[in-house]
Amino acid sequence: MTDTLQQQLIIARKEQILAAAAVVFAAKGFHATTIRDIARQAGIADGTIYNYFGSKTALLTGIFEQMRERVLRQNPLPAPETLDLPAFIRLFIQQPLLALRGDNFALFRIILAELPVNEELRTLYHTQIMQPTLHLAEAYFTAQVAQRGIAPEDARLILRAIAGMVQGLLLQYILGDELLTEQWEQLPELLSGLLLHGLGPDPD
Amino acid sequence: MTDTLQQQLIIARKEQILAAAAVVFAAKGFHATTIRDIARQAGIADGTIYNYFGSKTALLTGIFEQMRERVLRQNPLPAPETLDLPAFIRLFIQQPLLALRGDNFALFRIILAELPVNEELRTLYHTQIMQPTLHLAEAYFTAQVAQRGIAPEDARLILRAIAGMVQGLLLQYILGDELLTEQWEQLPELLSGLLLHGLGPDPD
Amino acid sequence: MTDTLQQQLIIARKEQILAAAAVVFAAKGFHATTIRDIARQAGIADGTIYNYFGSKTALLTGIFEQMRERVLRQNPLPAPETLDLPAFIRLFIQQPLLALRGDNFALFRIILAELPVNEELRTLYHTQIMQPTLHLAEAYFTAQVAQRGIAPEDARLILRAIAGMVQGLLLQYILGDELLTEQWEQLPELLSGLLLHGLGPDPD
Amino acid sequence: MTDTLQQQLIIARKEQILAAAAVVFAAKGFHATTIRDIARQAGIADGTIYNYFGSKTALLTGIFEQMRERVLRQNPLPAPETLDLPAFIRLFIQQPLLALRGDNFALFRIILAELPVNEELRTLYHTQIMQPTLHLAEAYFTAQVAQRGIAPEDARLILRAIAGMVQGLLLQYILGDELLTEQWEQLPELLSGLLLHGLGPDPD
DNA sequence: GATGAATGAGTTTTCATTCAT
DNA sequence: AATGAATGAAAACTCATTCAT
Repeated sequence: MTDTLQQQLIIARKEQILAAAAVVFAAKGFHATTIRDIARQAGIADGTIYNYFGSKTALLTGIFEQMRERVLRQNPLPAPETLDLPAFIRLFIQQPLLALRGDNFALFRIILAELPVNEELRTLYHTQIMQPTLHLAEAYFTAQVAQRGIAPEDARLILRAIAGMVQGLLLQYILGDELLTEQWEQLPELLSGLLLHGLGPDPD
Repeated sequence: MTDTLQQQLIIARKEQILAAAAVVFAAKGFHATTIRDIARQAGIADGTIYNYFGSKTALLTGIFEQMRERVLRQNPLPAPETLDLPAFIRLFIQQPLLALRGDNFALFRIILAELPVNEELRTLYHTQIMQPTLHLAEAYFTAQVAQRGIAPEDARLILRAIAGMVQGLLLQYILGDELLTEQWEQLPELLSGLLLHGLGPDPD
Repeated sequence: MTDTLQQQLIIARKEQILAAAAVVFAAKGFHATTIRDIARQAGIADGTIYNYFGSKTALLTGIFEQMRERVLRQNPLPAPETLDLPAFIRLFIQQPLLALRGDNFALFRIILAELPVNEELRTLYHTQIMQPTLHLAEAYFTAQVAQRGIAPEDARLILRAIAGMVQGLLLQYILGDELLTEQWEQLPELLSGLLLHGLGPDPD
Repeated sequence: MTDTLQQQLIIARKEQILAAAAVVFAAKGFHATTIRDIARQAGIADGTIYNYFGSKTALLTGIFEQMRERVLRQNPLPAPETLDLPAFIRLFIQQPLLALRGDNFALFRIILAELPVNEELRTLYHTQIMQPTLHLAEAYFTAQVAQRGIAPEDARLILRAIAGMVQGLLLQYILGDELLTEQWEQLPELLSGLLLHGLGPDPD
């Protein structure tokens, strides 16, 4: 029992620190943030942070893990088999667009900024997010679109294009595109229509 | 005349420095690169850099500008009126995908990493790249797809989705997706087909 | 009784801590050792150490005292009067050379490193080791060598030279001299011979 | 020429820094000295030190090298062949005893304190000081004492004992022995006599 | 204009010590 | 008495920027 209490205290302190780090990282960016900033924000001493995290970088990966867990817990993926293709696509688009609402946008920005430059984080993102997601989706997706005459090779590329479309829209959102800010809610519906039917037949 | 010669020397020196900076930034990332690294690479003294650029950050924006000019010069945008919609879309996709091949991928990575964090760079990207591109394309695109029964509001969102798709694919490429590395050349054709016709009719 | 038991517990705990400290100091050196290292080695909490010793430095002096007592207990000095000069010299040399064998070499190294820099330890060494040793030896030694025509002033210097010889050999041993490592056992015999008879008469 | 001037400036600056470091090291010891202390003492900025020395430890080895060079320059070793054995011994003892007079005593203390604990410095001391000295002396010494009926093996040990005697006396001097401080000048004469003739014949 | 030595603020990280439980 | 989390001072080292030559 005591043991469990201890561990809960440790977890709570870790979360306190990560929360503080997230706030400051979001406001100033990873590199511009100092350990002191985070300690002040958390209301603790500088050294205390190192009782819970080995380095400044560990705070970043800690935030990443936390975000991943939170997203997965809030939006559990349904088995693709229970969906038809349109529903699958709408979900595939909707999920990340909505998962990052709220605080998570700020965190996504931080992580995005480090991804191109931080090897460890990149690997984490690749193995924890992209690979599982793509792997899960590929099996179902290639089978479905095969019925519509699309080769598996192409299907896998298209899946990446769809994932990319979502990521690219997030990027533009972060960069401050006003139209997207206004119309964000419309996107899932609009995009799944576009992907299913295209821009439509030649008018002639 | 002397004045012109002077100015040419200045421009040449600036380019020499930017080229060196690009090399080192690409290899080590922006933050991990020191002014000394760049000076060594350029074969000049540290202080000389400050005769031509006000700060380390100015080197980054300088590279950004240079890259933009180079891309525009190499791939001048044709007047959209001369293209039909399929050709337009293929071009709209192809342009950035190909423009960043070669060294520019590395630079794009650097800039991408700074974008979420660097206000100045973000504004530059927004006003110099995204806004002009979207503005130019919107007029033509909304008109074209209107003929296919798509509302202008939706058309503008779709244009961002297409741009986003391209950016997202670049991001995944940077993050090391193997399939994309192999099949990069197929993308323009495949994606324009997808966007024009969708995934195809329901098989039933 | 309880009081005595209490005190025995305290002494036992102190010895436990000192033993742990000695192990870690010997392995890593004084400055490179952390209180946590010692606590881990002793299987206790960091804070507990401070219930028994006032500071990290106090651990060092504690070890010093312990070592001194142990050496004295193991090798009680016989009354010089019971020895003739050759036996006295052999003993005077032998004692420190052998006393430090084993773990104590490592501790001697640590203490030696702190001696030049640590005032408190230096005083301790001077008053607890050198002064008593020299004082005890001087009375006997000056009287003995007076019979051989050596002035008391010179005798006292010579005594220091002999003590120095031993210390210097220990130093060289610590510094890694291979010959000494191999022939360590020969030293007492060889040196007492040298001191008594010198290098021998001029061959001519 | 300009090149030479540059290099002279660099050498001068290095010496300035080493001199400052020696002063502060001698006063406070190596570990208790901060880079800031040294910078203040030298009248320069902290960072400047790192333009000339890679680390704090490099300052220590720098001092060591400087001391070695200075000692060698001031007391060039004569070829042993030009000396008879008594002269050789007196010189062998005298040299280090006198070389360390003055500032060098303080430096020797610093180095002595680090020797047992600092691998790099220990190697330096071994290869630069002890090995060459012993090597040079051994050839001559073993040959000489062979004529007096001493085996080469023993001769080599005796040589170390003599060197040790000197080092041990230095150690006692550093530890504050008062008699040695007063009578320091007598030592070479007294010790060479002792070594050559021993304590004298048994009075009976 | 070019140089590169000097600067010193700023950063992460460590660790002896304290003290509430 | 034992604990070990919290503390925060301290320290080595880096590097963008300046400026005298």
